[in-house]
Amino acid sequence: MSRTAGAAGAVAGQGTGQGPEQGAGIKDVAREAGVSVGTVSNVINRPDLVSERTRRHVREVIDRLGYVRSESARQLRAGRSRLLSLLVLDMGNPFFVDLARGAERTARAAGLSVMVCNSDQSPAAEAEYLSLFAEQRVHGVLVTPADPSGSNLQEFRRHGIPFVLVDRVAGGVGGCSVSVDDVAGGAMAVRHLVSLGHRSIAYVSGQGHLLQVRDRRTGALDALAEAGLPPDALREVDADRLDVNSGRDAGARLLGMAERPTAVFCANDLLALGVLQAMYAAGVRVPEDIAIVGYDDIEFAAAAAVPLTSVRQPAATLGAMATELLLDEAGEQGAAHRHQQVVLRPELVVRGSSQIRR
Amino acid sequence: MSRTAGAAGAVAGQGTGQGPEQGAGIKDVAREAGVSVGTVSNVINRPDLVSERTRRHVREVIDRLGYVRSESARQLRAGRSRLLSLLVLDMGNPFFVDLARGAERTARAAGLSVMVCNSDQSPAAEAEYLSLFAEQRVHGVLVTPADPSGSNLQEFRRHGIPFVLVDRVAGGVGGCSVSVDDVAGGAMAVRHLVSLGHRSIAYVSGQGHLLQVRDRRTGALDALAEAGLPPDALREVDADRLDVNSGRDAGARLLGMAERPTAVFCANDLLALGVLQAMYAAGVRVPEDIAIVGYDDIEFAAAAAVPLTSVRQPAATLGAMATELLLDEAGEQGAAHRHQQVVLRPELVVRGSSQIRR
DNA sequence: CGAGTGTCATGAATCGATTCATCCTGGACG
DNA sequence: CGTCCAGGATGAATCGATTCATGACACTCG
Repeated sequence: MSRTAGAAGAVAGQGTGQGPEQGAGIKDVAREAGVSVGTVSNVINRPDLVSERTRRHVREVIDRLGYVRSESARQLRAGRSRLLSLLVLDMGNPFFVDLARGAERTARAAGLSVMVCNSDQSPAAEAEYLSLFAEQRVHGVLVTPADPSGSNLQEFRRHGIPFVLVDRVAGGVGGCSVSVDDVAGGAMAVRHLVSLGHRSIAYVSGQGHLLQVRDRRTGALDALAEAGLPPDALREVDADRLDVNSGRDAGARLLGMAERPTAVFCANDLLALGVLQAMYAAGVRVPEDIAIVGYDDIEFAAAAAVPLTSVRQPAATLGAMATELLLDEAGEQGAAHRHQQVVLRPELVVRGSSQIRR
Repeated sequence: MSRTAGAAGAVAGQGTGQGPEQGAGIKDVAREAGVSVGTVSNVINRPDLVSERTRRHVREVIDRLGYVRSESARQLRAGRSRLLSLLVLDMGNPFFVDLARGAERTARAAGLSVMVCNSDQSPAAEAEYLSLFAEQRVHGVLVTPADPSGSNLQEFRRHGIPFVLVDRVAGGVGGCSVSVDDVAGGAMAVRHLVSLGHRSIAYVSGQGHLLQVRDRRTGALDALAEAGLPPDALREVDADRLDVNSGRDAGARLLGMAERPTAVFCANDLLALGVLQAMYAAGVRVPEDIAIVGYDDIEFAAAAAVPLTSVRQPAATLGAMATELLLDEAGEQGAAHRHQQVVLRPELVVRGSSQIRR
């Protein structure tokens, strides 16, 4: 793009030509140190088998040559990589970012790295990623399934790579899972709204094929039934995706409804934030004119125009526990591993969007 | 180690004896199909070199055995992996999530996968990740440096793996970079505030070692100078980290200041959202009592209590362009590659947090 | 009929580290 | 002095796919 770039390129060319800069192998180290490759390998992996003298000498040579062992070669021998994969539904959702953080911390403590991927709620993308993981001979997979049928995972099972379902109970698929009780969460939200006197509540959701979305609705209906209200007290509003923009659209639609509900329960906080914006833009007061409850309790929920009442999920814990289960299954004593379905409880966090400040 | 281990071993032995469930190799395919391994490889990688008949037959066997080629073996031969690494400062910041999305799209179009990692603004973590990438013989690295000295990258250069700086101009380090003009962005923000009549402006920032933070301040000072205001019209408020919580703390401190500034410019939107919350909690009106301008224009900026005026950065474009440069440098004709420093321009988005609605 | 041409398939060498059976050496001990 | 042993070092085999020089075969043309 500029002349300066040219000069830089020339410099780079010289660099590669001159020295054997790129990639000293274990053989180079062995030769340079006057020992066998086996010894070099031992220095790195089982230092106690090598004499103090040799160890120090080889280490010195390694540093001097800038030797870095090749993971691919190790992997090839070991049969599997030192990577964990985490496949989430939406990286734009802070809930999954927190989840990833929890997983990463735990994995790194065990000497593994994490590769985070995004299925964007598409079963096709999910399938593609899963086969990528199989090619990589990944150590294990944490996955929030996008495919309700579970056939992607069924297929994946053939490869013998352990996986743990996250934010979803392992039902037909079998195996380990760590999830949060979405039915209970949905019930909490709606029970709260009912206790505030609301009798007509909208459920804003989308991506109906996601179990989380369906379970939260189920919980909502349970809560209504509990209160002796008919199921049609819950009015469905569909959003395209589970993000802020779709929430805004849904909010607009909500405003146009005849006999507008007095409260809104959203399948996640992104939707809720969108709905909130729509209300704000239309001059509808929250919570006086309409109450809003979200789901996930992402960090931004508390920072919203009106702080958002939300159902908190222990995202980081979810990621960490799932990783632990995965490591157990993938470990030496993997044979002794028993599959577990861990279900955590969510927690309702009441803020200004549902309750009038006094 | 224990009796059970022995038993487990036996089971495993049976397993391998019975069904080739786990991991059919290319050799198995070759044997089963009655061809050589070379032919199988050709079927996969250069189908045009194989006759229609054989091709079809081998494909059928591959499907039947559920053969998946081993990436590690390919990598070993190829010398480098098909993974791009992206090392960002903070995955909790939606700006970087957008950036990652842009990078991923471009990379996948080129048949590469992206591994996103989080240095959390720690030079030590950065160094650790970089050496991980070297071990992985990664195809290339996109990095938002956490280390101001650039010595981590200087060290990394030895490995001969191409890298591109993102959101940062390649200065001393050399090489490609794609960044946004932070000085210009800072100037835009403050120019805007000055034009609204503000004469005392706080700059809320933290992590002073980050160039982005410093550049934005420089721009702010430029704008003040432009307007004939003294540098001390900019009042520094330090936050620990660049997140919402730190912003809330900084906001509290701001409230305690003698001769409180009439406007706040924050180094990023997370801080701004935190400051906004602090004001809201203290009953200080925005923008009437104090104006706020953020930076990044993340999605949540528009959803805030008072929609946030912010300096928008083309995050996804940043990621995509950086990936393109990286692919060019890592490509066949890498020798012909000229290093480039691309600098994009940010854009001021004015919303309610700075300007009184009329 | 022999030479030439083009299409397919082959299989050994290779990438770089790990592992394990083997070998060496110096010292202890009977 | 011979034997045994333990601590160290060795180097060949191995993991699984790619690549390329070589070979087999069919077919055409002079």
